[in-house]
Amino acid sequence: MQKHSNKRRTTILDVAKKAGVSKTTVSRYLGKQYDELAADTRKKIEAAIEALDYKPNRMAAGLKGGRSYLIGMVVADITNPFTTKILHAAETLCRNKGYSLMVCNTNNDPQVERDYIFMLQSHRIDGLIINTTGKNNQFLTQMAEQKTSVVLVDRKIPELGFDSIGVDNITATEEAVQFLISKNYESIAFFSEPIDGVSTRRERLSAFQSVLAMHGNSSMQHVYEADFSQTLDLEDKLDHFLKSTKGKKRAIFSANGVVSLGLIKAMKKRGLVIPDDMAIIGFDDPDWAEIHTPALTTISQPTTAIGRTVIERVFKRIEGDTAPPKDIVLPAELLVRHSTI
Amino acid sequence: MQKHSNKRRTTILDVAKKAGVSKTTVSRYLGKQYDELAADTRKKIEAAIEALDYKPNRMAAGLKGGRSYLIGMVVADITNPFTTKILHAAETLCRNKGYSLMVCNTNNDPQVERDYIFMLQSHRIDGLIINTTGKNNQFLTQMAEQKTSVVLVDRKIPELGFDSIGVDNITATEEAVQFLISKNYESIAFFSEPIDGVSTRRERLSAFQSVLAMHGNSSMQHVYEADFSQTLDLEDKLDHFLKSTKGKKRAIFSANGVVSLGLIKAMKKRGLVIPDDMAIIGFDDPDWAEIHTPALTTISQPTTAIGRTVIERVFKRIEGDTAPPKDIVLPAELLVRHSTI
DNA sequence: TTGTAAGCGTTATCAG
DNA sequence: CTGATAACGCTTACAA
Repeated sequence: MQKHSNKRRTTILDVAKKAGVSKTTVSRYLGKQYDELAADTRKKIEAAIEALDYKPNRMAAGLKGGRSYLIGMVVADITNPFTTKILHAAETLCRNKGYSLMVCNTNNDPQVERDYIFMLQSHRIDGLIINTTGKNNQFLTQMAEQKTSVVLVDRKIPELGFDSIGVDNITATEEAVQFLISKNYESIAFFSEPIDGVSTRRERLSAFQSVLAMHGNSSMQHVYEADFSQTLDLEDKLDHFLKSTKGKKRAIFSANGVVSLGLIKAMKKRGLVIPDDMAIIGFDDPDWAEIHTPALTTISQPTTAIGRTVIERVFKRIEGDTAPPKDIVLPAELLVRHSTI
Repeated sequence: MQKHSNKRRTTILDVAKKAGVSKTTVSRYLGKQYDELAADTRKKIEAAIEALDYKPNRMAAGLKGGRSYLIGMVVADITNPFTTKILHAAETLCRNKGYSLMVCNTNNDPQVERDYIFMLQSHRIDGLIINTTGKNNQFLTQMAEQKTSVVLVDRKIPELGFDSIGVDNITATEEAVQFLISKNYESIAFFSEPIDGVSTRRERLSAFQSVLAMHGNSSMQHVYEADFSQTLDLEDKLDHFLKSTKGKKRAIFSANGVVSLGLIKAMKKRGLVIPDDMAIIGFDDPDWAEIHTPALTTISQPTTAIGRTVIERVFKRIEGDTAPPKDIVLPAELLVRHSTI
């Protein structure tokens, strides 16, 4: 049985009384304005806080002080290891700064994203880190106008004038596709979730296309956008690729880790052998890439660095930096393993 | 460049004026006490809110009303797919209820956990969902005394009197070990992170031991607690198992998905073939279990159900349910695949 | 059905 | 260095 005692929670006033000083003085202590406090008073306050087990009320502080110590983190898929690793890094730094993270998962649904934006606004978050669907630009702009610092992760939207952090998708994709070409693959497919204006996907696709345009004939190139909400769509598209490239040396460039997983499941189901029947190279480097048989050739994103950088940017903004928006581009790394020959 | 206009944010008073009613009336509208409102007034308020793009301030509401609409979720490893799936389910339900989730990752560090508990207390969270280290019981009790509803996930601590949600570790482990015995494995190892009082680990270990005690001779049973903070500890222990069971038909029972991953990496590094050189069966059913070669035999936990149930419990408590604590035990499922012969 | 007024627990302003 | 006192934006008796 949970007992909720109903004695009033102890407030700053209780502490003040116990320490024999005024609320104001205690508030100064809480605000770490130690230089304005006599060492002696400070000790008394410390003792009182300890004795009363006082926990300051952030809602009250926020109401008056205009700071919530809350950061919103809106992600598209919290189940994706890529997301999770960024989150992990971000979360640690937040804690060190005394901030808390409110995590929101949108499933790439613009309506859900919008609901979250409003909800976060109601909590008066100080900063917002968002992996956006790109369909709520207007609301993001509004947020920024109302004192929350917005930083984009992974996907960028230049018009918005926000800081953004991501990897160099163009270079990484070019490198991967060139690698495939150098291995004499004759038919190369690009598999992705629907591009739908998502910058990351668009960049990867266009790099894919431009490299192939330079090197091969157009029949070499196959682009598939699979709808993951329909169970069989990915498989159908894989079958299509299979049928239309009989006898060719085939490879797939997978636009992210989730797609890779789906693809591999489908291949396994069809008894396809990697890399003999079909090679695969994928963006993102999930834990299992290394233990898969054969080990997966991947493009690894510096997730920890992304997470750190993102948080650093938000805090810079929260602390008042008004420099022009930074578009931070980190390098991704091609890890050649054995799913490509 | 982020422009932060400094015009005062619009408040409930602005809405009241615009609608030609009082703050109170608007507040009633916000509190969805529609039956106390004339249809006409309600429309005027709606219009005013729309026109002014008013966003209620939860901090102010919370300060007065004693509800923060915040739920804290403290997990041990946000990078673990098991965690992430629960989180996903929990998060969705929270949104539907108008609550937000503050996610905190402890890395199983009691000090970090404590810091988070305090931080969450400062935000006056209405509910706490925690996968606890078990080393901060005193503080959890305090929280409950101060009107925060606490629910334990995965790991339980009966003395505390909180609701808890988890799977039937005993039965699931027994089933798995019996399965191994039925396949005539001669040496069976239990690999886990340090037991250290964590209920889940303790339950799995004791079920493992009791089944083997009934069936085999004591030399059949090997227990290893690996320290994952030391890179080579797991590998050393694997080598020890290997050396001490030469010529035997060997199997490993892995206590969770992270351990399984580490184990498989180590085996791969040593050129060990699963299941010929060594079988493996593991708690948790990560995405990659199915595509691994050979596909992994696992014990799958109903993560989505766990997430849903956890949230349901917290809300019940938040809404004032004072029934005795429920210890909810969900079934886990043995998925026999091919890492065991 | 609606309004008045008194807080909720802080911080900020201004004196001392 | 310290202390009154007025906000902050909302909810909730209590009235009307």
